[in-house]
Amino acid sequence: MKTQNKLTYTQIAREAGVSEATVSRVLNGDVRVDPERARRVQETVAKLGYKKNRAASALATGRTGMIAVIIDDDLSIFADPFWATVTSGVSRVLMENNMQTLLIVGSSSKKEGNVPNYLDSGTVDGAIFFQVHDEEIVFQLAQEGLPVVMAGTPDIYLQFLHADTDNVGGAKQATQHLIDRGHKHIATITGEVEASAGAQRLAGFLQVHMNLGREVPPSMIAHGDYTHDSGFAAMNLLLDRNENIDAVFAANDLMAIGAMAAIHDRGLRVPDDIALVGFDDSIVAQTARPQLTTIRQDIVGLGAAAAELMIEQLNGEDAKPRLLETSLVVRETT
Amino acid sequence: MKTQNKLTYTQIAREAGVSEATVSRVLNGDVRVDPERARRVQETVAKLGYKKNRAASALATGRTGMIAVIIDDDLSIFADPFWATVTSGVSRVLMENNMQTLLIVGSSSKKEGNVPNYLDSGTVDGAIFFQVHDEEIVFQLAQEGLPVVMAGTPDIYLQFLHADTDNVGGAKQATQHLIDRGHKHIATITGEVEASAGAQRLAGFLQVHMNLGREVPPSMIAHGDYTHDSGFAAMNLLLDRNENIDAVFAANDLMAIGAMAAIHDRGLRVPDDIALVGFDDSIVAQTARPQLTTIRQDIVGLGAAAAELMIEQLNGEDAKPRLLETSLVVRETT
DNA sequence: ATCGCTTTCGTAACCGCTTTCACGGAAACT
DNA sequence: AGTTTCCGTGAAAGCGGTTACGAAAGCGAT
Repeated sequence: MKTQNKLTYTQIAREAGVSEATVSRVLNGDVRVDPERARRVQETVAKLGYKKNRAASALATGRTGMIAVIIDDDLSIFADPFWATVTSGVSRVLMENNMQTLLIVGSSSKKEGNVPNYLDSGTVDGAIFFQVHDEEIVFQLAQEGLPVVMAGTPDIYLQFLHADTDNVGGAKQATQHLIDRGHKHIATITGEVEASAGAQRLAGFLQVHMNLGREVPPSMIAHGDYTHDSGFAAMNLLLDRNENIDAVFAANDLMAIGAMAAIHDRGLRVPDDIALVGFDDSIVAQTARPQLTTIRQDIVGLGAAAAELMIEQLNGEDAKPRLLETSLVVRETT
Repeated sequence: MKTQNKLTYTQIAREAGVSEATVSRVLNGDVRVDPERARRVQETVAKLGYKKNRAASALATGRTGMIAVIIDDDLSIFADPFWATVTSGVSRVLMENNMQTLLIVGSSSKKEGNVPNYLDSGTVDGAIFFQVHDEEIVFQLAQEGLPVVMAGTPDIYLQFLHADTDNVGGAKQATQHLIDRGHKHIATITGEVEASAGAQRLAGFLQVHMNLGREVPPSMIAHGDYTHDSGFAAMNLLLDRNENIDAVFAANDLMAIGAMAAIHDRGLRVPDDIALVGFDDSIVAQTARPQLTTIRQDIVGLGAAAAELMIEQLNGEDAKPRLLETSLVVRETT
C-alpha cells in the first residue's frame, strides 16, 4: 500500500525514460514538452504516487507556496467565530490553488510582535491580515515587497489591497427594511466608529435617511463597542433621551441582544413596541428570544475573496479591492 | 533600515571569521564550539539581522518545523468559536518552540479528502486532529509514521495520543453544584452519546448520583445533539415525562439555552422553578437571560496541551494523554 | 620529544527540485 | 544544397543550509 516516500525525480525520470529536467517541466506545466513523453511522466507519477518535496521546490524557486494569515490575539478571536470562518474561506481557496495556509496568532504590534520574525525570513509568499491594531507593521512589510492583503477595510493606508463586506450596503438594507415596515423613529447603536466597519455601518444608516430627506437627530445615535454590555448601555441611553423610538439598528448582533435586554427591562416588547435589526447573523442571532432579524455577511466568501486577491497579486494581475454583498435575514424582531 | 535579505551563512561566516559549518553549529545549539567564536557568530547574526531560510533547512534536515492542524469543515467551525480558540492555543505553543502552524480546513474523510495529499508529501512534521469523523485517515497516517495528536478523545483507536477536557470531572462539578444547592430531582440533557464527550458528560452526571446511592430514572435523561433546537425538544420531553424536575444539567450551553426557552414557554421560571447548568462557557452563556451557570473549559489550554504533546512526541519523550480541569462558573440560572 | 587520545574546525558532499545553457536535429529560409 | 532559425532535451550548476569525515590542535602520559 504505502510506497517508499523516498521517491524523487530520479526514480520518475528513470521509470519514464526521460531526464529529470523533463520531469520538472512536465510537473510545472511547461508546454514545450513532447506530448507523448509528458504523458509517460504523468502516468509514472500517478502510478508511483509521487509527491513533490515542497522544501526542495521552495529552495530552488524562492517561493514557498505558503500564505500567512495573521490574526491579532488581542482581539475577539476567543469569543467570536468570525475569524475562524473567514480563515476557512481563505484556506479553501488557497488549497484549490495548491498553496498552504500558515496561521499566525499573535500580537501584530511592532513592538512586542513576534509576528515580524515569522514573516521576513522568506517563509511565506504573502500575508493576509485581519483587523490589525497597529498598521505600521503591515506598511513596513508591504514596503519590503511582501504581498499583502487585508480582510476588512484598512483605516489609514487605503492603498492596501483589501476585501471587505459592504458595510454601507448592509446598513442600508437594515435601515430600509425598518422603513419599509413603517417605522418612523429609528435609532442606531454604532460600533467603534473610529474603525472603518463601524463608521461605514453608521454611514449607511444615515444615507438612507438622507435620501428620503429625513433628519436623524443626534439623540437617536448612541455609540457602542460591539460588546453585549455596550449595547445594553447604549439602548438605555437612547430610551432615556427619546420617547418615541420605534425601531433600532444595531451595528452587530451582540449589541442588538444587549439592547433587547434593556428594552425588556423597561417592560417594552420586541418587536411590538420597538423593532430591532442586528448585523452579522452570528449564532446569538438565532439563539436569542425572539430570534433576531439581522444582516448576514458572507464570511466564508470574505476569506475566499481575500485569498483570491492574494493569488491575483502573486500572478502579477492588477487586483482591485472587493466588496461583498450582504443579505437581510428576517426573523422575529421586526 | 532594511538589510539585504540575501544573507546566507557565507556572509555570516566571513564576517565572524569562522566557517559555515561553525555558523550552523552555533545556530543549532551544538555545544562543541569555542565560546569566543560562538559569541562572535551570535553577534554577527544579531547585527545583520540574519534569519535562516527555512526551506533550505528543511531540505537538509528533512524536518520542516511545521505542524498541521486539521479541522473538519463538515463540522461546527462555521458557528462555533471553539476550534478557533483551540487553534490559537496550538499556535502559541508552536511559536514558542519555533515551529509553525499549518492550517488545513477540509474534509478529513479518506474518500473525498484532499487532506491526505497535503500530509504525505513530507510538508509537515506532525498533525494535530480536531474531532474527526473518519478516523481511518488518522490511523493510516499514524501507521505511515507521521506523529499524530488528537484534540478531544478519540472514539475508537484509543492508542492515539490525545489531549482533552476532563468531561467526566466537569459533569461531576455541575451535578454536585446542583445537589449542593439542594436540588433533589435533577435531569440531564445529553450530547451525542455515541461520541466520547457526550458519553463522558453523561457518565459524570451518573457517577455523582451513584456515589450518593441515588437512582436516576431513565425518564430523567433526554438525548440531544448539541444544537439549540435539540435542547428545546429534549426539555419538553423531560417536562412531559416528569412532574418534579427542579434542575437540569445540559451537556452544552446551546442546549441549555434551548431548554431555557422550553421552560419559559411553560410559564416556569429559571432558576426559581428549575435550575440550569450548561457546559462550555461559550458566548451564549453570557448573552442569555438570565445568564447561564456553566462549566468552563480551558480551551486555549486544550490547544496548548495538544501542541505540547506533539512536541514531546517529536523529541522522543514518551508523552501521555492529558486531561484538562474544568471550573464551575456560577451565574444566574442556579 | 614522541605517541595516543580527545576535542574543535573546515572542506565538501549532499538534500530534491529548478533552470540556464549548450547541443543536435528538424523546419524554414536563401 | 547550404545556412539560418527554432525547439525539445539533458547535463550540470545552483538554491541555502547540514553533517560526515578527516585534519589540526591541545593535552597528558610515556
